[in-house]
Formats: sequence, C-alpha cells, structure tokens
Amino acid sequence: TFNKLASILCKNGGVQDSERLLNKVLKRGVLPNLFTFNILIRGLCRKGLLDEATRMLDCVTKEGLTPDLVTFNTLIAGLCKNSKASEAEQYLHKMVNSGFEPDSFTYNTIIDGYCKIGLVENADKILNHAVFKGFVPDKFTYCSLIYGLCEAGDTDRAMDVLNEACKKGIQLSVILFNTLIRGLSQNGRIMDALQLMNEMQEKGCIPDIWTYNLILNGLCKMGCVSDAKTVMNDAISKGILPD
RNA sequence: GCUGCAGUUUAUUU
Repeated sequence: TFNKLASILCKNGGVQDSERLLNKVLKRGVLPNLFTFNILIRGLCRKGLLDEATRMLDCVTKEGLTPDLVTFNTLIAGLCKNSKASEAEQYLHKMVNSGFEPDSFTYNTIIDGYCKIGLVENADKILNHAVFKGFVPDKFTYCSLIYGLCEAGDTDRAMDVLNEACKKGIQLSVILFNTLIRGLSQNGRIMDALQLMNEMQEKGCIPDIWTYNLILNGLCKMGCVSDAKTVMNDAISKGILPD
C-alpha cells in the first residue's frame, strides 16, 4: 500500500511528500523494500536531485537489499531525462560489472538519452553493441532514432529508419509516424509531412490528435494559416476534435 | 514453509 502511495506522490512531483510518508511508516515498523527505493529514486530524479538519487543506490545496499535491474534502469532513465546520458552509460557499465544483464529498457533508455541531446552517433554505438549482445531493436528504439536524426536535421535517414523498422517486422504505430511527421515539419518539409500523414493510413495507422496538432503547428509556423484551417476542418470531420 | 497475485524502470505535439 505504501509503495503505491509513494509512487503516486512521486509522479505528482512531490518526493518530499513521499519521504514524509516513508518516515511515518518507518516509525510504525513497516520496512521499505526494493520497490520502495526504486520509486524514491525515480521521484528524486524527476525533481532533478540526481546526487540524492545516486546516493539512494548506496542506501539500498546499507538496508541489506540488493539493487536489481529495475533499480539500475530507473536511475539510468532519471539521468537521461536530465540530459546526462553519458553518466547513465557509466551506470550501464557498473551494472554489467555487478553481474546484471542490461535489458531492452536499459538500452532503449540510453539510446533515447543520447538522441535527445543530439548525440545520435553515441546512440548508434550503444545500439551496435547491444545488437551484438543479442538485443533486437523495437518500436522504442526506432522512435528514439527517428527523433534524434530529425533533430540533427537528417530527415532522409530518419525516413530510412522508419522503412527499415517496417521491413524488420516492427508493427508501425501512430507514434512512429508522429515522430517522423514532427521531424519533417520542423525541418521545413511540411509537404512531406502531409504526404506521410496520408501514407500512414494505408499502413493502418489513423492520424490522432497529436498528428493533427503537429501538422497544424508546422503549417502555422510557415504562415499557411488557411491551409491549417482546412486540415483542422478535415480533422473535425473525422471526429478528431481540437484540444 | 509452499503456491499465487499486486505495487517500481524505456518512445511522439503545443
């Protein structure tokens, strides 16, 4: 019960509330387990308290518990969300040295972390290493790569990556298309973005409110407000209401 | 003690 409450408190942005609750509960003799620490690590990272979060890892050991894969993944994700992908990579090495096998969460998180800070090359390096270890790229991996390539202005390669994902049997999703649509429109390729919005339907992916918002944003930024209106009416006629 | 279950980690818009 406490763990569930702590998780909710942390997600609402209040690690301190969680810690207060933890103290109360400790006084009643309820002992935290590894889940508790994992939740707190996530909460601390969300607040940007990375040093506290990494210290939590030591706390775990002091409490006689052993960090598990989720503990490492949580910390790695927290570091990545705070633009610290290379620090996160250090923990990848630490966990391997501690005898843990990184899983798809681990690899995808670090790959995403590097893509988000514009270091697609580093992401690629991790990916190649991961594939060598038997990792199979999934929709998360491809999404991050597409995002990263687009941010780097390499929309052509981003499109190649989507095609590659398709060829490898990845079930293409609205999210993957949205990611590429965003990249195309942010790189001035609004026509290609519109075309992709049409193509995605042939592949069974129905544009959602995110898709339309991306397209509308792209059109408006290019000054094509009347085209944006047309698209918006199209969305409304399909039952997708502006939010 | 055993069995089951539950709670924690990764991708897209403004």
